[in-house]
Amino acid sequence: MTTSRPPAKRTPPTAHDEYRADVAAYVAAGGDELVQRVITAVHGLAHKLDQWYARQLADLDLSAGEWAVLSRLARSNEDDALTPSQLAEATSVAPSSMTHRLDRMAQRDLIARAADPDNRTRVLITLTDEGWATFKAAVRESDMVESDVLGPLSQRQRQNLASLLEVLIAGLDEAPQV
Amino acid sequence: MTTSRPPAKRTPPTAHDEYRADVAAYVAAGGDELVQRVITAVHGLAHKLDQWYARQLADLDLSAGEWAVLSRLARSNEDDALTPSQLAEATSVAPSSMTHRLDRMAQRDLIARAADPDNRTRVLITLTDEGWATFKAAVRESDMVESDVLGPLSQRQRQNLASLLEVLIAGLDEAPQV
DNA sequence: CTCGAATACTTCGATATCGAAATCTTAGCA
DNA sequence: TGCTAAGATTTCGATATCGAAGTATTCGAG
Repeated sequence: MTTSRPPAKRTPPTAHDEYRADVAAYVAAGGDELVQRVITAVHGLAHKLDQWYARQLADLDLSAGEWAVLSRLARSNEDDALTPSQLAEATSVAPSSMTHRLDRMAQRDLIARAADPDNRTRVLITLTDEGWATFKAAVRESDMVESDVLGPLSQRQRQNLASLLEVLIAGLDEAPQV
Repeated sequence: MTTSRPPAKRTPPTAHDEYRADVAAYVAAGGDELVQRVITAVHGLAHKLDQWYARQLADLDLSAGEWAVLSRLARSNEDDALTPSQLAEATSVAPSSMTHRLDRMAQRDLIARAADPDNRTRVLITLTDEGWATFKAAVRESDMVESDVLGPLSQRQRQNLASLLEVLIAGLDEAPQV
C-alpha cells in the first residue's frame, strides 16, 4: 500500500530486480549495456557481501575499518611491520583517522604500537596474539558466507570467473588511470 | 621481493600484487582458494572503482552517498516517488542520516521534498531538473572509467563475465542468508 | 656542524553518521 | 466516535572521519 494499490507490499524487490532496474537506468542515461551489466553486478555483489560482513564482524565487535586493519597486518606480519601511514593508505582512510582507530584497537589489545628502532619518527604496528586469533575467526566466518554466494557455480565456472576477474585486476595496473 | 631490502622503495606494489597477497593470506587462514580468488577480485575491483568514482564525483561536488540517492531516484522517478525511509534502506544508511543528507541536497536544489497527499506522515522525494542533469553527467563520466576497466576483455568475454555474475546475483535471492 | 626542508604522527575544529527518544499521523478495534 | 498501537520523520547526544595545523625527527646542503 505504499504507493500503488493492488499488492504493492507483497513483493519486496529481489536483488535481481534491483540489479536489472539499475542497469536499465544507467543504459537509459547513456551507458554501454554490457559494461553496465558487468560493473553493476560487481558492485551489487560487493555491497551485499559487505552487509553480511558487517553483521558477522559485529559478533566479534569489529567495524569494517578495524577488519581492514587486521587483514592488512595479517598478510605482512611475517617479517616487516607497517606504519600508521601505510595502514591509512592501504585502507583508504586519512592518517588522522588511523590514529584514533589504532588507539581503540590497542586498547582492546588487538594491535601493538612500537617505536621503530631505526627511525624515531615512525611507529610500527604489529598484530598481537589476540589480533591474530580475531583475524582467523573472521576469515573462517566469512568464508562460509562467501562459499554460499558462489554455491550456484560449478568448480569449472568459478575457475572461469576467477580468470576473467584476474585479467581485469591485472589491467588496473596498466592504466594508472587519469 | 615484496619484503626484502635492496630496492624496497622503488616498487609501489601493483594492484595485482596486492590481490595475490590478500588471497594468499585468506587461504593461509583457512579459506578456500578458488572462493577467495573470486571474492577478493570482486572486492578489489569494486574498491578501485569506488576510488575513481569519488574523484569524478568530487568534480560535481557530490559525495558517494549523495550519488547513491540520485541514482536510486533516477531509476524510479517515472511513476512513483520514494520516501526518506526507502532511500535510507536503499542506500544502507540510517533514516536520521538521510534527513540531513536530503537537507543538503534540497538546499542545492538537487531534490525536492513534497508531502504525500495520501498520507501526511510521509514525505515524497523527487529529482529536480538540476538533479537529473547531475545524474546524467555522472553516468557519462563513470561510463568512461568503467569502459577502460573492461578494456582488456573482448566482447565475448564480457558477455561471459556478465552471465556468470548474474547467476550469482540471482542466487542472492534464493538464500535469504542467515 | 648547523640550518632548513621533508617526513611521520598526532592534535584540533568541523562535519557526517548512528541509535534512541520525541513528535505527529494513520489504522484498527470496540 | 474514541482510544491505542504502529508507522514515518525529525531531533538529540555521542562517536568516527576529515583536512589543516602542530610537533618532533631525520636528511642533505653548505
